Amino acid sequence: MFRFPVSLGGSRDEARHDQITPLDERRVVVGEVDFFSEKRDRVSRENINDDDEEPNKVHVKMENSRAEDNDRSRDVNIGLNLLTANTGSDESTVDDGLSMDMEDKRAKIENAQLQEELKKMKIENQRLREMLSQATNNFNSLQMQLVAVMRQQEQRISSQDHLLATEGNAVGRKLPEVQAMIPRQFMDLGPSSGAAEHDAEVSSEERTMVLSGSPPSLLESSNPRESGKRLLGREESPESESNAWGNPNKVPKHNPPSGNNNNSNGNGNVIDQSAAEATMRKARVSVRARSEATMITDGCQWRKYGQKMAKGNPCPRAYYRCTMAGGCPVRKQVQRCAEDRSILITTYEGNHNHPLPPAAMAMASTTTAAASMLLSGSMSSQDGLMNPTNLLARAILPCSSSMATISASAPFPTITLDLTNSSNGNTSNIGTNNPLMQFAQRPGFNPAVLPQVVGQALYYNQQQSKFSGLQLPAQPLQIATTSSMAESVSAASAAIASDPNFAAALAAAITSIINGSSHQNNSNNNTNVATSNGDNRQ
DNA sequence: CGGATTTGACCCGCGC
DNA sequence: GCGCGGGTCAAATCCG
Repeated sequence: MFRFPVSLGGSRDEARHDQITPLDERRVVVGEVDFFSEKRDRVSRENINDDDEEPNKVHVKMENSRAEDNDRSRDVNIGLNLLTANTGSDESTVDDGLSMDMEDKRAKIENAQLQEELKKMKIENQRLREMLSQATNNFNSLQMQLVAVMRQQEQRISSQDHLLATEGNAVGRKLPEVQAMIPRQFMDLGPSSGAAEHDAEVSSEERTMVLSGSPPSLLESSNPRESGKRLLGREESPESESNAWGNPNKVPKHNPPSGNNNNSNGNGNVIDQSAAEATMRKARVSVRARSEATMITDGCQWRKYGQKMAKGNPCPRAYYRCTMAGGCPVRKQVQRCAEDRSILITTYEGNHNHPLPPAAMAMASTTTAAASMLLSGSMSSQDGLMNPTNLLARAILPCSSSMATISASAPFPTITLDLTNSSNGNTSNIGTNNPLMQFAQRPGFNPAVLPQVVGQALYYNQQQSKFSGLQLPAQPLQIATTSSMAESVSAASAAIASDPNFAAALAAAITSIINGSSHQNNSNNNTNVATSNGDNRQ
């Protein structure tokens, strides 16, 4: 799945500026690690319309640019004052003999007119914001539909490739079976109801890509099977079921793990689509970071809804739910590592169904990108890495091969971002060879910033892999090695976002993706991926 | 007083 | 069928 945080972020920022940013700022909790403090600072500096943190700039800028913003009232008022003062002073210097009453009247009339205009503008602004909100919602919905279509397309392609590779041309009659089997693997990844059957067909090892030398996450190492059995039932609130993200969670109920039902019914596409969304919902991103704080600040609002003692870990696991929008399906678990209490493990699950503040976009992009990557990683090992979205997995390898652990093993595909730079023996040379770790070891580096960097990287690479046919101002991820990865990735994202033809190019890319040009992967491999396919597979 | 947190109870899937 | 463990619910409690 790909999202368009850059372009979206720009439009969203204007609309929700005065709504979300204050919330976001207000929710900074003492003791939390602010993962995106630097990001926020940078964004505020880069975004010329982001004026909350620099009020002095606001007035100058807003007088020059008639941007539609909620700060308009403040700026317009200032402009009024200036205009009124100027008008009076100018005329007083020219016509000292004019009566002050006339000047006052004129000024008042102008003032009244401007205030009237201001009111109209406010109303218009409100209307535009509502329209933007609606458009955003529509976009999210369409996005999910697009993802589902892409999933179907990829499954079809890969299943055909699989057939050709394994069965040869002479056994074409088995095509329906093979085609049916692979999507089922895919579907079973998320729903626990099919996990047992799924394991019978494809072993967990076959479906696991360990792309890292770092130790598996706690979630994986302690209880991979139990990291999340429940996918259904009460887990989803009625609100979430009503939104675009809720339905996937019902898939297993419509998709019982009973033999070939999935293959034989005529609604295979519908199920595939739902399964894709379900798996997307269940794909997890686990972030390991050293922190004494109880929770990381990732730009979102979270409400704790539970706490449990997990087996094998003396530290309780806390469950949080995103409260930035009603019915948002995103949840996260926070737990300290049993081996090292200083390591905080935060596991994100699901995708937001609402606009996000800039500070939250990075992590959301990470989860989204990881979800997409893990979806393709959930394919059989034979075609998994040939899958378009797995280019992402391989693309991040040069930077994160020692930090990112990608596991598509049952029940949930999980990507673990290890930001602890732990001295477990495997990371002895990370600092010299790994750009991310180089970044992490820079003086003054806040380890909590890294998730956003990885998120951007994931996101950026995903776009590159997906949009290989585009003539975007794309730069290889390796540019990050030169100075600051965060800056480079942000610059690349900004470059993409600033492209006025981005929307058109995006539409063309989506069209090409939907048309299923699988061969484009090959042409893209050499540009984005520095490591060979097999080197990082274990 | 409203929202957030705590915490015991409960549900569900899975393994035996 | 039963027990275990993860995950969620919801009443009680806390807090600003």
